[in-house]
Amino acid sequence: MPNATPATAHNALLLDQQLCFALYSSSLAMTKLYKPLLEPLGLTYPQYLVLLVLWEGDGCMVSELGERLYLDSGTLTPLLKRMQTAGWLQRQRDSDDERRVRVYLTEAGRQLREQAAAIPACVLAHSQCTVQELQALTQQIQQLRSRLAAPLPAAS
Amino acid sequence: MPNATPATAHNALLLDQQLCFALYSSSLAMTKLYKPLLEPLGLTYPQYLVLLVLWEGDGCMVSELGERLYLDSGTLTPLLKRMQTAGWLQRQRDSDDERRVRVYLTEAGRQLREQAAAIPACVLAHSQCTVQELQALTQQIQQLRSRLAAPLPAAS
DNA sequence: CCCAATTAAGTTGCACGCAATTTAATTGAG
DNA sequence: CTCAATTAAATTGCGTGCAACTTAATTGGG
Repeated sequence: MPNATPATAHNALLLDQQLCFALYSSSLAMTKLYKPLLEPLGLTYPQYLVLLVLWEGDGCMVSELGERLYLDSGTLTPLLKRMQTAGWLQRQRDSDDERRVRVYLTEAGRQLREQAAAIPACVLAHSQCTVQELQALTQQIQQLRSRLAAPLPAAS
Repeated sequence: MPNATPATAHNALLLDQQLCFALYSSSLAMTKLYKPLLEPLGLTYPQYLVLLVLWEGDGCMVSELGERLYLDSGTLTPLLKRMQTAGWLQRQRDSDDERRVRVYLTEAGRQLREQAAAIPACVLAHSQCTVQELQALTQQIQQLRSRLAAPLPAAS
């Protein structure tokens, strides 16, 4: 039995009251839920996110992918290389500006979309929520994200 | 300009409608918010989570820490070794059952708590929410986590 | 008592995330 | 036009997460 919490415990530091931990552990749980759904497609979860962006429109720069996914080139470059090796996409230097690398889906990458189409319904089923409830929660979490990412407003 | 989405786009696959991505990106944003708050203490974010558990009561087994944090020994063992090297905790084999390793805070680890006490208020300020709003959101996300982690109920 | 099964940590290998740095291309002030 | 500053990716190094496996200790059926 672990040693008991002293009476001086500061409530704000209790693990199960922390929003940060709820987010962190739920995000990991979500990734674990996706794993068996993505394994048959040969995708990891971050690779799936890249495809979600590319399926909306490919030919974007690495930095645009990064803005969309909140990831930097240090994460994306090796991830995109692995996806290119797997045959889902092509990376091409932009001839107008050789610093840029544009990312294009291959036919195989485009066709993965149909297999992925069944995934959202699986997640919905697991959540035991209505579509409306999930949308509302998604929006709340998006709003939180935008506030967390912003600098603290100056106390005018 | 990236290629446009075809009219056949399946709405459920749009990145910004995905709860999974909202969770994922918000969790990363939260970690980035904590980073400058934890850096002065010499802690990473997962290390801080371990301390939250230990501050509630130390002497627990590695597996108990893992149940609490939803992490396995493959993650915790090296992380705890680094924290021991840093001087925050001690790992000791349980003499009653030599398979078990119990984790104890050092005096330095116990004292970190006072410096950490200021952190929740910083996060609250960034969230621009009331305590009540944050509690409600935390509970919703915890409920989602429990559902995601559970196997799909059999369709009786 | 014995040994097969179980259990708790630890190890290995791989894919992220991200800070810090490097490389290469482009821009723009003078 | 020139070169310092800027920009876009890529690289390096480190700390997670986690699957798969190994090691060592304990348990329990016969």
